[in-house]
Amino acid sequence: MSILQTIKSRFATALEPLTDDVGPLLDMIRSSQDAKFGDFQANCAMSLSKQLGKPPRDIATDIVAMLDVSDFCEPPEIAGPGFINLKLKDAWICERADAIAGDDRLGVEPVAEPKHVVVDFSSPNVAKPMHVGHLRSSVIGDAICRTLKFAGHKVTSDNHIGDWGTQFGMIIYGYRNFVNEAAYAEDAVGELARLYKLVNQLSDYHAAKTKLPVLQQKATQLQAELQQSTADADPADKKANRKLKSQQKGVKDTLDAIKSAEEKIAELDTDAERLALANAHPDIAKLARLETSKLHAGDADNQQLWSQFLPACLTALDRVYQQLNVEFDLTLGESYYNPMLADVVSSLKDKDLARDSDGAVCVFVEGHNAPFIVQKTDGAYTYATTDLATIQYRVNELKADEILYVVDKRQSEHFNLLFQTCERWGFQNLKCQHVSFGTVMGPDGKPFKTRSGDNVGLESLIDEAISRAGQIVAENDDNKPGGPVLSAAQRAEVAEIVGVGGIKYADLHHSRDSDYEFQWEKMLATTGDTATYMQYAFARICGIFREVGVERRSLTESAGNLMLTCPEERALALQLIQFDQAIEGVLNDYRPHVMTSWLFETANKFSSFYGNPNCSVKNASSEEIKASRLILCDLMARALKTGLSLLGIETAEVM
RNA sequence: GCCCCGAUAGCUCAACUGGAUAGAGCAGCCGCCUUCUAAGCGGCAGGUUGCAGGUUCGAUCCCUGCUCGGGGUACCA
Repeated sequence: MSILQTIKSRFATALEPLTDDVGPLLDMIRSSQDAKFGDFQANCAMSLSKQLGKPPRDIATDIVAMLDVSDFCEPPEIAGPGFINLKLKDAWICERADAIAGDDRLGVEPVAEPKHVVVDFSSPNVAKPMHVGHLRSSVIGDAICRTLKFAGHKVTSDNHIGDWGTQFGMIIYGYRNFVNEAAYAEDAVGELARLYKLVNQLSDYHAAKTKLPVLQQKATQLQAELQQSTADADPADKKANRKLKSQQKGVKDTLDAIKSAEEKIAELDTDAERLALANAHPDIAKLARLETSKLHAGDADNQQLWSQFLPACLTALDRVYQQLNVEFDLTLGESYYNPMLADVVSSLKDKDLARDSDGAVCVFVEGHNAPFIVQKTDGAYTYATTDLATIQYRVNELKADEILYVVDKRQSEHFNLLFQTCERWGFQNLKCQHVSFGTVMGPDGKPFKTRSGDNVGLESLIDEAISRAGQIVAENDDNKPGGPVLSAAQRAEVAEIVGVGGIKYADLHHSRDSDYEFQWEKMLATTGDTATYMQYAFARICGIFREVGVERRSLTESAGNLMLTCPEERALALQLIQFDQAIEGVLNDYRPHVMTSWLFETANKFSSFYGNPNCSVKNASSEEIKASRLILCDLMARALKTGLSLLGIETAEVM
């Protein structure tokens, strides 16, 4: 039983005479925010006050009188309005720490009722280069999978790739008309990416050409209206003010659209060769769409091209996943579900969930204005249909108990509709959750867009991170007191571990809901609250063992004599025996940043320990204390390594 | 128009879902390498939590109104 559970069970006994429902009160027991208040605090007395009609401090006194924790706590203290503060006995902390000292799971018991969880994450569109926006889903999803597995659940990670969308029509069109055979033979994916970009650019050019006059006219009109409203404006009239604001925004949006269209036109007008291409393919957008429809309808030539392109695209994705050390149990893309879509629609119709509306087949969900469209007017299916088919497959074939979707929060309405439709469709026992995350913003404060050209590519980000880490590794190694200790191969290995770990950590340590601003320096930082800090702490512990001449592994058998001789040791041990709370915190609402915080705090406490000469391991005042500190260090190393590994971040023994 | 979400230190973000004096990291300033890796440690400074009310023992968190910003809103995925 974990420490918190132990404390809660004692409180349950003490609280029972006072109230019928102890559950919510037990949730008010937590570790203290500030060490000076002790180790744990219970805030239940205050909330009972009203219910019992007594002053909270009196209630706290009553609770303490009933509370029996003397076997592992100092006498409880009542403070402030009625907080009950607990301080663990040192001997008890040692006992707990000794108990997990030889344990690779650090005291975390596997869950009593394992579930089968399918985690749907990453899900890039193939044949388009991945950019930093794709990082979040991959990294968060991977961390969740690892943590669920560690906790004892059965996990299936599934990369629901976009391998059936409109981009294939564009590539097919590009391949037929613009392919450079030599380049394709040399680097198929690079050439396909070029073709995608080219077709996109030419389509955008024509679209911009047609849109521009319309936009200009609209802008003139809106500006005139705005001028009129400004002239009429009554500053006291709130409604008018609001209208004015919205008009101003309308003008600004239109002007932005004009600017963007002009840029797209200018891009080609300065490039005679491209311009000629554009003029030779005036209907390129329509024709590319047609290729997609033909593909979906089973056209043999297009299907042949599709199956020729796909493996190359998957290889390109694999390269990135390999660098990121992210693995999938399944990669079932949208195309896999294509044969099931017609049945999904007819099943929805049979159950009276879906009906025709304006020529499309829709499911209407209460509370939502927009319908869930499962088949378009032209007969094509949508991603809504695919998602339903996917759920059906995951429940019927994979026997999933729960599905997690690690997807951008902007799609929350889609998932709302999906989950509600799904429940009415007959999957009442399935638990679905949209594990949403915020948008990665550009330096301009606007989201990275999937279609615009100049996003920071994921591969170049990773390469840059490794190369910068390499410089830092070399610099630090060169400056070591006794001279460099790393071989060239070791330096390269450490650079990769530090570089990739840094990128992942930079993403994971944000609360997943919030948007965050992408900054090169932050992604590549190696000081402060970064993966490097933890990795460095780990390497320093390994250094202690090297220095003292003891194998870490040899300690796992001889554990059992931990002593707390200074405050730093106590703080460290107390932190380490609460690893299970970090795991629980992550899985409670799938928030990996709970783990990053725990790791940072832990490493922080270690660094204080390490930096204090009174806590020296090598020069400990007795052999017993030295042995005790070695046990603590080993526990620390194991905690850091395990915690980081659950985030998909590696460690190095020397750096 | 309707529906969501956000606003916290100069910057980037936390705050265990209503708890004690709102915390970190960067950036800035001051100390610490003949002693286990200075990618570090110790310290200083930095705040009317967007604004105005309300709810209660207690509010960054819940309610109302306002200001600013973002997202979504019938056939893109």
